[in-house]
Amino acid sequence: MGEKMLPRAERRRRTEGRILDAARKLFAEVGYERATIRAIARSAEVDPALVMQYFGSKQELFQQAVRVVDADAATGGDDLVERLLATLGVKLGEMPRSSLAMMRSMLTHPEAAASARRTLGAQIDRLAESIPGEDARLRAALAMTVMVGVTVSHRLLELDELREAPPEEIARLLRPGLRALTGPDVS
Amino acid sequence: MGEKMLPRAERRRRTEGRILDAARKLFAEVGYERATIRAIARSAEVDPALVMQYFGSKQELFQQAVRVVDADAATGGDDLVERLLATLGVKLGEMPRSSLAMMRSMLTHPEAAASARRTLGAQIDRLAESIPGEDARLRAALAMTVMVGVTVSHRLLELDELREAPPEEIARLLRPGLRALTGPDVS
DNA sequence: GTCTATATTTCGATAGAC
DNA sequence: GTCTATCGAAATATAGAC
Repeated sequence: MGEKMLPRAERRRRTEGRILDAARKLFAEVGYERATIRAIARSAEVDPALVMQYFGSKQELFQQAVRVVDADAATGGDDLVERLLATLGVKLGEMPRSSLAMMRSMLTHPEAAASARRTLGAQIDRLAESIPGEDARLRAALAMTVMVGVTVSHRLLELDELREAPPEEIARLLRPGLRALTGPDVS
Repeated sequence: MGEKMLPRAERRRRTEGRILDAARKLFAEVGYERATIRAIARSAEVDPALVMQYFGSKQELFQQAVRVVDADAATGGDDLVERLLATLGVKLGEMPRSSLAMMRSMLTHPEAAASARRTLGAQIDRLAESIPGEDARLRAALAMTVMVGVTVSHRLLELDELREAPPEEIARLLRPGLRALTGPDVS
């Protein structure tokens, strides 16, 4: 075996990676139901049966593809609101495709809905710790709700008004409302 | 023909109504793809073939079911923000099922996405007229975006934190942010 | 290990009996 | 006019050849 020959484990790892990338791409674009295993396999340039061989079922493939969603958002440093604005990619023009894949299907696929509730719940928990007052959890939930709305409208519905606007402008306009939500008092 | 016998046209109208109600219910609950014609017919207590006979295709049935979405929101009177809060049913515990049916599928069904963009665009237009400044349309879009986020999280994702909170409390916490968005100036 | 072929299911849609 | 029966397409999933 020459050194150009990859170990079978390594080759398998790479093929799995290609399949997962293609899956994230298609799940994010058209959602769980319309993203067929055949199309994913075609995009990854592998045989459809291989996808089943590796992941067992479409459900399993989806779960593997949308994993790693919790790893983000932990980038501390700035204050609450700035972290929020940065987290969901309002400042950056980017978002992890695994998150988009999950969000695309969260209204119509039970598994994705459960994942969304779990992820949002965790972020609400963390956010609520930094908010004083009795209604900290509700305030945190509403702040996350705002981010959900922006992400859905911008990245999933692709509303023209949001696509054309500079991200800093969007952040600037959202900032006061988020400060009112996460701040200590309200009119 | 006794008076207890309904005219055939009237009987047909009622059957169509039952089918449309069942369609709205199922489309709102599980989305376009998973709401099968068979299940809709079962819920309406009619034969599946009858649904096809009346509406021609699943697409047509969906379009008929989610129509009438634009009729709302025109309830003038209060000021901007109060109308917004009332419109998407944050105050009321209710929302038209046709709206929920459209929103449930808007991320995964192209037709529903187009309908959502159209409806949101119209509301953004109307809202922008009452907002001064260069960035009126962006501000209007972001205000609608907030409402989308609340509706999605509350009625579709059914986040516990929002379900448990009194609607007036939610409205109270959202009000400052919406005022900042629709008001004339911002920090 | 990889792919061909197919089994199995489930849907939307149609044709024809009553 | 309403329903029974079925078609045809497309999907997931499996079995077996190579």
